[in-house]
Amino acid sequence: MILSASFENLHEHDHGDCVARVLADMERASLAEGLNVTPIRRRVLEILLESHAALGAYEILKRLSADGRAGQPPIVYRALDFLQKHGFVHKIEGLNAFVACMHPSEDHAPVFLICRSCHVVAETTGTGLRSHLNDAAHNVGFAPDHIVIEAQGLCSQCQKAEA
Amino acid sequence: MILSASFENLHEHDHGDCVARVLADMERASLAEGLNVTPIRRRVLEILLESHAALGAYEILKRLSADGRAGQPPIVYRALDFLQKHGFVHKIEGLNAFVACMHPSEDHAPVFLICRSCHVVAETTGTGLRSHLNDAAHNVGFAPDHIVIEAQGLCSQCQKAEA
DNA sequence: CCATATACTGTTACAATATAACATTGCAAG
DNA sequence: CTTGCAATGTTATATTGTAACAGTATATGG
Repeated sequence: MILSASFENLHEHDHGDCVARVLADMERASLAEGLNVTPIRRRVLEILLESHAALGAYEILKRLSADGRAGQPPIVYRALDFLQKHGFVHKIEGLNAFVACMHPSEDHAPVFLICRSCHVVAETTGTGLRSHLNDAAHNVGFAPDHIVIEAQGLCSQCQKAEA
Repeated sequence: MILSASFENLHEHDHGDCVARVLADMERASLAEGLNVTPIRRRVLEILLESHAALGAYEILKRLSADGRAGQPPIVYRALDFLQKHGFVHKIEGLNAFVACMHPSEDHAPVFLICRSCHVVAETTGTGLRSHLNDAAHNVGFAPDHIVIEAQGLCSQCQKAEA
């Protein structure tokens, strides 16, 4: 398997570009598939895109409030449900937190590398890994419909920082 | 990769034997490694072994109370911490629930198959899968220290039942 | 134009999961 | 015998997530 994402990219890339690109992807999908991208939904995705870290639902809620949209938890959970259902957001099960999908337009099978120190999440396309697991599961008669693959550890930057 | 566990085994095996075997494994380990296996810790493992399903901490607490050991959440979480630390219990991140390890004495790299319908969890040794991910992560400079691989879906029994 | 169906948002209240902090017990080593 | 340590007991609270119902806006057919 080749993991495509690198943490260097995430630490150093042009962030404004990447936020704009993914938001544009969503607009495109909303036209093509008739999705209803409302201000709240767009803003929640934008908040997640503003960092590459996973954010808890209540942290997202705080940031919504900070720009005048005070509200209660269901606001956020509903937006997250929508975004997850349409592949714009993934839940990181190991953190009970959420992260924006970095390549929503591709059909993908995400594998997450989660840094304990800087909390950046790299989303990679682990297609081989997943199909392998999927096949092996079917061989014992099990039919997976949702596969979670997450690795927590230290990214290269934070390994240097610790040394 | 070969997944070793099958759901048929879990539905049909001699359950008393399997509970006794794993508890005996723990006693052995406690002698060999100087672990302090207290009544609460033993009982929590036993409760998890009584089903092959993942149980929430509060469900475990309820069952402890049912046999006279009423108590508060920290009781259970502390026992679970101990059992996880020593490899007798795994947390299923996708369910916020816990399951007894089925082969604690082996050094292993668990992959979980979780049935949505009967809630049985099959723990398999996905060593190849994990080392593959581990290698790929190191190739991009990421050093994993904890890897979660979980597949939710339907076991063969429940697939038949749905049809 | 109106009725009403639908999707989204707002709000209250609460359920479920988890932990911090401190008190108590019991045993073991000096 | 007292001091230290690990485990347990207890209170309180933090964090994460949902159920249920009310309001709003938009569209759509009659």
